[in-house]
Amino acid sequence: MIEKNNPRRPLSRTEWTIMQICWRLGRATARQVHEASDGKRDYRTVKTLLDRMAAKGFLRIEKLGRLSLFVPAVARSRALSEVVTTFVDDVLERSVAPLYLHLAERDDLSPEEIAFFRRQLEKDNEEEP
Amino acid sequence: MIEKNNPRRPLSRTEWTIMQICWRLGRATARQVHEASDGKRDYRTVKTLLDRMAAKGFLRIEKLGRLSLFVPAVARSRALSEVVTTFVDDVLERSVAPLYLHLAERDDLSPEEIAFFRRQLEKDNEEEP
DNA sequence: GAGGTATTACCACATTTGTAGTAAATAGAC
DNA sequence: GTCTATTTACTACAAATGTGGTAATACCTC
Repeated sequence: MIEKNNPRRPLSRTEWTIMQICWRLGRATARQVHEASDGKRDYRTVKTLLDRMAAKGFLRIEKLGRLSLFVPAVARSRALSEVVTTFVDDVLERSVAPLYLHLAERDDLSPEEIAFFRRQLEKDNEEEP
Repeated sequence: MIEKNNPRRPLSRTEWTIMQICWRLGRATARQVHEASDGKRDYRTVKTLLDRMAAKGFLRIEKLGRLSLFVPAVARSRALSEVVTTFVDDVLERSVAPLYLHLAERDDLSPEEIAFFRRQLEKDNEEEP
């Protein structure tokens, strides 16, 4: 039922959260991925997601005897860079203000970072009187 | 067939691109939204999307005689701020590095901004030897 | 006021996504 | 070796999404 290697259809939101786990674990069985997850989904749901992600080309399946190990087939940095780009292009229409706004309000950034984003946002406002 | 006002289900990617048009136009008929779009979709597809977006609470329908005007029911800034937050939380797992990487490579930012993001990224690398 | 045109309203259908059931194969435990 | 648990393989199905057909309604022009 899992479709054949349709190259590079994007991951859904749920699949992204699973993919993050895969990158953290590096090489893991479906069971391990399931155990590392938030436990909100059934083991078999996670398994299906993993199979689909493999079909999408984000994971590779390594056989170890009868065991299947899921291992990332794309670098996290590369995948994230792609998804950030399409998000900024499609959803934000290339405008950085919403990002700066978000970042300016985070409480886990350094004072310089926060100050920087505030400054940029002020500049933005000046430009549109 | 369009479901009743299910409050605040998120917009899909396609719906976001339509929503951007709605914000630009401010108040428009389905026909106008369709004409302002990239023309890849049929008029009725756009109409269906608009109706669904209204059902999701992102648009309000104003009747002008027999005409339906679609008008944004949520502020662009607010909606964008929400979608940025869930994107950063769910997809990026709150890590800002992918954002900085993307921003450092944009060619439409000021030299100051680019320099800032490069600096932050270097700091990041130092911390993990 | 009859006929074409635009608009709405309602419906259909394929694909994708999220979530599992069921069955078959395999591995250990006795 | 037989039984039980794990893992895989295949299947099902509802909801969401993307796309557009059909029918009814209202308009406009002759």
